[in-house]
Amino acid sequence: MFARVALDSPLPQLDRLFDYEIPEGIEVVAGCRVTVPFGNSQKQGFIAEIAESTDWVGKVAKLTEVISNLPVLTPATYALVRAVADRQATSFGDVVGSAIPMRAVRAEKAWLTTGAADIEPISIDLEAPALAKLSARIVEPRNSRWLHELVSVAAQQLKAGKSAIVALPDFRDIERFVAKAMELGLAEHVLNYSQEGRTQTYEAFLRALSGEALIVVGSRNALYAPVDAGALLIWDDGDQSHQDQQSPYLSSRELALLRQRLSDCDLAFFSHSRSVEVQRLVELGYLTDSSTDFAKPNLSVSEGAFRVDSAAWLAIRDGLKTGPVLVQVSSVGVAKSLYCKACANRAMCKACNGPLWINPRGETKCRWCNAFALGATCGSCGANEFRYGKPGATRTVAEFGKSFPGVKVTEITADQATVSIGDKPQIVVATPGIEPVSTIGYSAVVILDAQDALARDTLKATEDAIRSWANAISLMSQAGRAVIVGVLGELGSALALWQLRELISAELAERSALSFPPAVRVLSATGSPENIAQVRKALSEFDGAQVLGETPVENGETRLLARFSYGAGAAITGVVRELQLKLASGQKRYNPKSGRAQRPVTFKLDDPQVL
DNA sequence: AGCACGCCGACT
DNA sequence: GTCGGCGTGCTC
Repeated sequence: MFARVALDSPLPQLDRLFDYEIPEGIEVVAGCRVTVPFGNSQKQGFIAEIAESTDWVGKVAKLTEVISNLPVLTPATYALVRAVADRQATSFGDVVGSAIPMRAVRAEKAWLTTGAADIEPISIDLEAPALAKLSARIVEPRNSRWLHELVSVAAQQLKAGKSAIVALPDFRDIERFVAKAMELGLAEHVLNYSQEGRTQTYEAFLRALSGEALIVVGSRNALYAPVDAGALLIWDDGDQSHQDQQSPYLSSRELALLRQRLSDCDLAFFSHSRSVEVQRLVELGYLTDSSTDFAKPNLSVSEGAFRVDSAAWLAIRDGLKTGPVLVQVSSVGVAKSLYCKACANRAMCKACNGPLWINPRGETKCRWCNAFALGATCGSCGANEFRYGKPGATRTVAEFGKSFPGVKVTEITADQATVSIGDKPQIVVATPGIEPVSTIGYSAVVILDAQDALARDTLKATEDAIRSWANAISLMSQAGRAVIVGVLGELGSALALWQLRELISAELAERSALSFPPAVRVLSATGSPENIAQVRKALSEFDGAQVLGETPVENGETRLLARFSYGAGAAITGVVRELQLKLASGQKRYNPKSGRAQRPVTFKLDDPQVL
């Protein structure tokens, strides 16, 4: 008998199956982890399939060792990892680590002796929204409503004897989801797939592998969980945290779309707002809009003659009569920027010419290199006195302390993980994404600095701003009142009417007109100018891609950007793969930070950061 | 990744 | 004549 082995190596040259003979008297199953002789060394891999014969005409070596007989690479996982590698133009070995965690020997032995626990089937009846098989749903922005919807939709799968995977953007949301599921009596059926530490990560993986029907909840990687998933549920797919920062650079949304296509399960995107990518799929008819009508939140939008205008001030004052008030600001610290008192130029760092700001501790620092700027002088006129630019959260807190004497004002920072606050009147100042939840819901939500959020120099500025506002407003109690300060014109009136789909649809139309993502896909390639020249040449010979340009990046390297249509995706990954093979035996390249060896050219597909 | 094979310049 | 430079290609 022969084992066809997929090697656990990220090298594109080794991204195929190698045949090995299974020694007499050894019992192995497809999917288990093995060690094999490779060249002059030993490598680890997974048995992708077991065959009676081999096509290989050269000499066939024998498996060195079966590391464990546990079939950790299920056929479904193998197909998914393969599909991800193909889509992102990387190798099986590069992706498999996301799907199968590092083995923890003791955890595995313990699990093999105890086996899976006996869990009673659930009999809990939760009312869940009706969804199409492939759907997109905008959730009413009401305190904890979204959690209730997600848990109840996931629980439907348990009743059908299937599992559900719920992908959430950050750990606070995962904690909240688990708490909600426990509150609804589902504690025994929830598997937190986002564990700290190797042992616990592997234990969660093993439980998923056991075949038990579970609600698997976690971040992006939970979407690889080896369960029989009847539904994949993605919360707020537009959140940055759903985007992988490392190879294979795939977002939860694309990962879920791939898995759905392979396993034909249900797939639903839930959010308070909507990403342009999901809107595109809705407009194509691929996803069904399963949103239902709800009363629009009590919201007013003002142009903002002052940073805290009268509408905002009144909302805070009235809100404090009944409960806590949330104020969302665009940046942390005392001052976002500094300007010279004499010549009004922006104060810059002497070392790297980055902008100076004043951090939450009141220290003047450089935003880019984080150097202290003690005794800074103006680069233009030499004066040494500066005035503050836009206030950050710290100064906002100080100002509210003066305007609302006797009221508790709390600043929430990213490092102090405040998940929840009580129901007592107080002002909570936070930047987007880290707002704590109030047990009763905020009685007012005030969004400041809206124009700054819209003016960010990225393609996603408008979309991100709308998303962060919708998420903040969702923390409000049903009787609460929201104010957004600093939005003009059509955007303002559409927001006030909570016409989020219309806004995002317009945003999508704008991007389509300019041929920007998600209307097209993009490829970026980073490496030495010589290698990038080769990439450019290969892409020009292939007419499915259009090179947009080349920009210098760190270490004398350049980054090339090209766009292509969705239809050309498979052909593009073919071209990239060929290039990688060609460049693999070239000059060595090292990561300047870690000193580790890198591939000669880094290819990224659909990386949102390059735009 | 390693490692062998192989074809060109400077050395006892 | 050989030693060794690292470009190219292979590993079941």
